[in-house]
Amino acid sequence: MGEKLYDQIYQLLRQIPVGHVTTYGALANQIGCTARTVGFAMAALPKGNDVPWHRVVNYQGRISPRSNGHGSLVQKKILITEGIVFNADGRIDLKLYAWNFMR
DNA sequence: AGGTTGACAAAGG
DNA sequence: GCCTTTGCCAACC
Repeated sequence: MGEKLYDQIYQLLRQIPVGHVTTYGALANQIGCTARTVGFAMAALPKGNDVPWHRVVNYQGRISPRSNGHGSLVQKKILITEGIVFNADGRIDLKLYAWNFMR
Protein backbone atom coordinates (compact mmCIF):
# COMPACT_ATOMS: atom_id res chain seq x y z
CA MET A 1 0.00 0.00 0.00
CA GLY A 2 1.33 2.50 -0.70
CA GLU A 3 -0.82 5.06 0.54
CA LYS A 4 1.17 7.93 0.94
CA LEU A 5 2.49 10.20 3.45
CA TYR A 6 -0.32 12.67 3.13
CA ASP A 7 -2.99 10.12 3.87
CA GLN A 8 -1.22 9.11 7.06
CA ILE A 9 -1.25 12.70 8.16
CA TYR A 10 -4.94 13.08 7.39
CA GLN A 11 -5.67 9.85 9.23
CA LEU A 12 -4.04 11.09 12.42
CA LEU A 13 -5.80 14.39 12.12
CA ARG A 14 -9.17 12.67 12.13
CA GLN A 15 -8.32 11.17 15.52
CA ILE A 16 -8.25 14.54 17.20
CA PRO A 17 -11.50 15.25 19.02
CA VAL A 18 -13.19 18.60 19.22
CA GLY A 19 -11.52 20.94 21.67
CA HIS A 20 -8.02 19.63 21.05
CA VAL A 21 -5.16 20.57 18.73
CA THR A 22 -1.80 19.24 17.63
CA THR A 23 1.39 20.67 16.20
CA TYR A 24 3.11 20.10 12.89
CA GLY A 25 6.09 18.65 14.69
CA ALA A 26 4.02 16.17 16.69
CA LEU A 27 2.35 14.88 13.55
CA ALA A 28 5.66 14.67 11.78
CA ASN A 29 7.14 12.74 14.66
CA GLN A 30 4.34 10.19 14.58
CA ILE A 31 4.60 9.60 10.89
CA GLY A 32 8.33 9.84 10.57
CA CYS A 33 8.66 12.84 8.34
CA THR A 34 9.45 16.45 9.08
CA ALA A 35 7.28 19.36 10.07
CA ARG A 36 7.75 20.92 6.67
CA THR A 37 6.21 17.91 5.06
CA VAL A 38 3.17 18.18 7.30
CA GLY A 39 2.76 21.81 6.36
CA PHE A 40 3.01 20.81 2.75
CA ALA A 41 0.33 18.19 3.24
CA MET A 42 -1.99 20.84 4.64
CA ALA A 43 -1.42 23.06 1.67
CA ALA A 44 -2.22 20.16 -0.63
CA LEU A 45 -5.42 19.43 1.22
CA PRO A 46 -8.45 19.55 -1.08
CA LYS A 47 -11.43 21.69 -0.24
CA GLY A 48 -14.34 19.43 0.56
CA ASN A 49 -12.42 17.14 2.88
CA ASP A 50 -13.34 15.56 6.19
CA VAL A 51 -10.01 16.47 7.72
CA PRO A 52 -9.99 18.88 10.68
CA TRP A 53 -7.03 20.85 9.33
CA HIS A 54 -7.90 23.73 11.64
CA ARG A 55 -6.71 21.72 14.64
CA VAL A 56 -3.10 22.02 13.53
CA VAL A 57 -1.02 24.87 14.91
CA ASN A 58 2.69 25.49 15.17
CA TYR A 59 4.87 24.71 18.18
CA GLN A 60 4.29 28.15 19.65
CA GLY A 61 0.60 27.50 19.88
CA ARG A 62 0.08 30.03 17.17
CA ILE A 63 -1.71 29.80 13.85
CA SER A 64 0.68 29.77 10.95
CA PRO A 65 0.03 32.37 8.30
CA ARG A 66 -0.87 30.73 5.02
CA SER A 67 0.15 31.78 1.59
CA ASN A 68 -3.50 31.96 0.78
CA GLY A 69 -3.88 34.96 3.07
CA HIS A 70 -6.91 35.43 5.26
CA GLY A 71 -7.32 31.70 5.85
CA SER A 72 -5.64 31.86 9.22
CA LEU A 73 -8.40 34.10 10.53
CA VAL A 74 -10.97 31.53 9.53
CA GLN A 75 -9.02 28.86 11.38
CA LYS A 76 -8.95 30.88 14.57
CA LYS A 77 -12.65 31.43 14.38
CA ILE A 78 -13.34 27.72 14.02
CA LEU A 79 -11.12 26.87 16.97
CA ILE A 80 -12.91 29.37 19.16
CA THR A 81 -16.17 27.78 18.11
CA GLU A 82 -14.81 24.44 19.25
CA GLY A 83 -14.03 25.83 22.66
CA ILE A 84 -10.35 26.72 22.34
CA VAL A 85 -9.35 29.88 24.16
CA PHE A 86 -6.77 32.26 22.76
CA ASN A 87 -4.46 34.39 24.90
CA ALA A 88 -3.98 38.10 24.47
CA ASP A 89 -1.01 37.32 22.24
CA GLY A 90 -3.20 35.32 19.93
CA ARG A 91 -1.80 32.02 21.14
CA ILE A 92 -3.31 28.95 22.74
CA ASP A 93 -1.99 26.93 25.66
CA LEU A 94 -0.69 23.68 24.19
CA LYS A 95 -0.43 22.21 27.66
CA LEU A 96 -4.18 22.23 27.84
CA TYR A 97 -5.25 21.49 24.30
CA ALA A 98 -2.47 19.41 22.75
CA TRP A 99 -3.71 15.95 21.82
CA ASN A 100 -1.50 13.02 22.70
CA PHE A 101 -1.38 10.45 19.91
CA MET A 102 0.31 7.70 21.84
CA ARG A 103 -2.13 6.11 24.11
C1' DA B 1 20.11 16.70 -11.93
C1' DG B 2 20.14 21.14 -9.63
C1' DG B 3 17.76 25.14 -7.41
C1' DT B 4 13.70 27.35 -5.25
C1' DT B 5 9.77 27.34 -2.30
C1' DG B 6 6.94 26.25 1.71
C1' DA B 7 0.33 26.46 6.64
C1' DC B 8 7.72 24.23 10.37
C1' DA B 9 11.06 23.55 14.50
C1' DA B 10 14.84 24.79 17.38
C1' DA B 11 18.28 27.81 18.98
C1' DG B 12 20.32 32.38 19.45
C1' DG B 13 20.30 37.53 19.77
C1' DG C 1 8.26 38.40 23.21
C1' DC C 2 10.06 39.54 18.49
C1' DC C 3 13.12 38.67 14.61
C1' DT C 4 16.88 36.04 12.29
C1' DT C 5 19.48 31.95 11.00
C1' DT C 6 19.92 27.00 10.32
C1' DG C 7 18.30 22.36 9.42
C1' DC C 8 14.83 19.63 7.53
C1' DC C 9 12.23 17.17 3.59
C1' DA C 10 8.87 16.88 -0.29
C1' DA C 11 6.97 19.12 -4.38
C1' DC C 12 7.73 21.89 -8.39
C1' DC C 13 10.25 23.98 -12.33
